[in-house]
Amino acid sequence: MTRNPRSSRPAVTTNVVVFTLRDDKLKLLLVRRRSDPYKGMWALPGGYVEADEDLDDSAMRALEDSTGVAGVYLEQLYTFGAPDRDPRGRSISVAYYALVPSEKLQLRTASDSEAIGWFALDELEPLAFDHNEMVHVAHQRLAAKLAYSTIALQFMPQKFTLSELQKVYERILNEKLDKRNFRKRVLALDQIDQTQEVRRNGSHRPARLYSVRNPGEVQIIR
Amino acid sequence: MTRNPRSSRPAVTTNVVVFTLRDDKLKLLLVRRRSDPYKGMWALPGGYVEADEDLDDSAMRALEDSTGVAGVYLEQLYTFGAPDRDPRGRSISVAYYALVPSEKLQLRTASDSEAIGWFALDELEPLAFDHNEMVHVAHQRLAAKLAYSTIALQFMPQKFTLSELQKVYERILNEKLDKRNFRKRVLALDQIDQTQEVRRNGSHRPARLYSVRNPGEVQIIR
DNA sequence: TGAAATAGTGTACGTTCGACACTATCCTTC
DNA sequence: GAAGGATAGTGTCGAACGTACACTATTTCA
Repeated sequence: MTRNPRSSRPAVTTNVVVFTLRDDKLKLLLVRRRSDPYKGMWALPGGYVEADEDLDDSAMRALEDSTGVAGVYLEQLYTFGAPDRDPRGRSISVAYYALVPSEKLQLRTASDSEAIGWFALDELEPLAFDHNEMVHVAHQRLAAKLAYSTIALQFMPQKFTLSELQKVYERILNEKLDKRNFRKRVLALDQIDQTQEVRRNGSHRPARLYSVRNPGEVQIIR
Repeated sequence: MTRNPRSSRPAVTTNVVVFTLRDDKLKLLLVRRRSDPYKGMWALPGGYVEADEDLDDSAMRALEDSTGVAGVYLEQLYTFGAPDRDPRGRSISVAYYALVPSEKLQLRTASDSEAIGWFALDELEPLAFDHNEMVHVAHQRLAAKLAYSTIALQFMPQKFTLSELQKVYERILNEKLDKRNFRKRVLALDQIDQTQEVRRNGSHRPARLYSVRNPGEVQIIR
């Protein structure tokens, strides 16, 4: 492992697949590219890793720059490094994914005169670079984690109903779940607490509000 | 995502945590460093990513250079990029892990005059760089995958006994398993076939030999 | 006050998981 | 050639868990 003159010095970037649940759909954050390559196309937020910056910090910075939110769940996903993934030259991207509660959403749109927005996962157009693949891998990982962790709770605001939580599962897994079984299961996790409040939301019975017992923590279960 | 002058151009390397089962222990492959930094210490095999080389190919090359084996299971693990992880300067390492059947073991020792060897996972000394951490993460990932995939079969030679397979699980999970329940479970996977042969191996009843139905494939189960 | 809409609740069955002990076969030794 | 030592191989039962399934409760609005 000596310095090899034939080895390249690739550009190293991070990209973040930012998920949220909005308008009853699983959506992700995209920014429009203002310069070539792929000028005008939508892409995942991201950027170059600074000289003295940890990879996690770089991803977090990309996330905060585009969403304005901090302290959300962020996890390294996979590293993409096909030699031709960037037409400008060799580039490695360490991909992350993040889960943002729908309440925290305050896009820093136009502040840096960049077009930015939320897009439904199931209506995605072709993205810049290999970003479609990143999105695909992130979605797979997220769906898998639902089965053996409490990661879905990272989507929830401080107070939420069980129906809302069920919708999170259904939108990620892309299938309907049984209401009674679902409630049994999530309550058995022992990670959400009933509050004394209810939410009145339309001409029907109000729903009890719950809160996450350990916000910020994701537990591995079973 | 324009080229940022303040961004660094880190060296990009791959490292591979090569697992095998040998002498009844879970072991991994280490090479002794011949130059600074960490000269004389043991480290994971690895090397710089070549200018036109895919990350997977780079890891595979590091693996083949050190073990001489090809066509083994190799999976990207995690990317390590702490700014100070290499005292020579900024460096990113994309870590992989590989599983090698004990039969294929033919170390290319001394051919490039490099010290190389197998070390028991539970008696590891401090390694160069952040390689202890890589080993730890790889072991965790491997243990987790036992529960929901057929990855353990990648350790097995063409013909093997169920007791040998059980030992693989026990050494990775670090716990004894019940023989009857284990056999029920792995046979229910429907991924290994009984052969007509037995292996005589000491002064006791010979063990039936089995073979992997789809070698090279790792199935996700349940 | 009735209709529409979502919230909330329990049971029964099938499957899976885990604990548990004895017989079979081969080799070695006396 | 009999006995002892060593590993291979085999089945049952109870508990826990997952899954299918339908009706009542509460609110708003017409």
